[in-house]
Amino acid sequence: MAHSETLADIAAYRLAQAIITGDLAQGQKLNEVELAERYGMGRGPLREALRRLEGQRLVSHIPNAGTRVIVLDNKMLAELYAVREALEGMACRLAAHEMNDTEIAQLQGLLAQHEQQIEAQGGQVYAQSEGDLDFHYLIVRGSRNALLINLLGGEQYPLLRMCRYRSSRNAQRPRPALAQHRHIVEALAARDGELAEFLMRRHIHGAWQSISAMISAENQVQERS
Amino acid sequence: MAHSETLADIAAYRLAQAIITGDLAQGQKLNEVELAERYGMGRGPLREALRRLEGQRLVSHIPNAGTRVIVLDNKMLAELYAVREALEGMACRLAAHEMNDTEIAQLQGLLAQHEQQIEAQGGQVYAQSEGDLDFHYLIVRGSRNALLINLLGGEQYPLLRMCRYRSSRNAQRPRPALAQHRHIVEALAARDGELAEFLMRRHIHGAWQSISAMISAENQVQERS
DNA sequence: AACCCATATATTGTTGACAATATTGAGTTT
DNA sequence: AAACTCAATATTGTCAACAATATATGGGTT
Repeated sequence: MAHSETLADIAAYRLAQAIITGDLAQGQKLNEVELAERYGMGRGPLREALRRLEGQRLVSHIPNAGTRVIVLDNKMLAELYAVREALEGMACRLAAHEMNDTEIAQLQGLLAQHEQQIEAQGGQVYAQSEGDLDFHYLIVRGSRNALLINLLGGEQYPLLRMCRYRSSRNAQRPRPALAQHRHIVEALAARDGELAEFLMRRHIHGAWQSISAMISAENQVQERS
Repeated sequence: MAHSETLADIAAYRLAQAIITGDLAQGQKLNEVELAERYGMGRGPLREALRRLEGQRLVSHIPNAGTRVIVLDNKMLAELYAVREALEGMACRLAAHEMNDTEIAQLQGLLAQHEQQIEAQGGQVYAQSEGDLDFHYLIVRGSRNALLINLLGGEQYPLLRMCRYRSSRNAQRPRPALAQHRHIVEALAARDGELAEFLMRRHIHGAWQSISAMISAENQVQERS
């Protein structure tokens, strides 16, 4: 390995994973001694890990009162998707000029792979969750803008993964999403940055609308019960 | 006070201030024991503060090798301004719909104040540094998007302030900037989100071009010497 | 029973010492 | 002189105990 992992790194990774998968529930209070014992380390490294997650907006901390897992309410999700739309749109525009042919071919390969999976499962849920993120992240990296890559890769995607892992909100039908992905890649291959940005923004906006509708439906069901 | 400040909070604030003002030079190695002694605390809180600054991209950390102040090179500044253009443009569009009349009046008051300062100093440098940031931040807050506010207010502005505090790169002539600010506020008052976004993006883009030209000039001077 | 206050408990904030790793420098070899 | 080795030093990573603060408990009052 390049450089050895510190205990705080390990704790941050495991905590993030636990939060994303829902192993640690939203709003749950995080007890330092309990977590430190569970991970087999002292409280020092654990606290540093918590501070890092705080920067990634996965937890919120109040002095002397403790750290809690963030709660992803409607408003926050809306804000997340709105920012994503702006940033990923920008990334897509840059990527159209910056990506090389090899990377675009890689994207096309990923798409073909997705198509196979969808057909194999008869257009069902499929590994969209992670595969889709790969697609988006590949484009983000293609922008060659380190700040953008850091913002979208390091901070916002954990929140997205957290959102997808829970509830059925992620159940976008994959076929239209795949078609949109295809169009985006076509625009990238044609080096048409403006079109690529437009398509990516519309793709994300559509995803949000789909999710938003599902949330409304869930709420109505809850109100009835 | 709402809740008492922890030592890590104090250290984070003082460190950020020292980095922004250049008291801690770019690329400088940050010695934990030395800093802890200077701030009159143990290494624990200081390390937590460093982890927070890491999330704000003010320092970079390599395990077992230490923490260093970030170096703001051309590439990084270009990326910062590109992201700012997208995010602040978006914030401006949202603010056009979300800000109330009181807030817009506040913006107009700020502008009048800036104009007075400029005239008093005969169109010289003026307190653009901080006053300008107030202007931008007021609009960002007007977007009502907490994620946007957090991204632009909590993380990127320290970097901007850091950039402005040093070198003469911030010596934009204030009069054209003020005129652009005026146009932006007019668009906000007219509730024209698209125009407001366009004007803000052009304003930031222009600022970057101005800075970029100045950097080139500095480099040429350096090459000659 | 509801409310308030004091005490007890639990949790976070902080410290100083110890362990592990990286850096430095002197001495040696080629 | 340049490069390598290995000890000496400095710095970071980690821990366990202590202090400060918040939370929970229980008894007493209205």
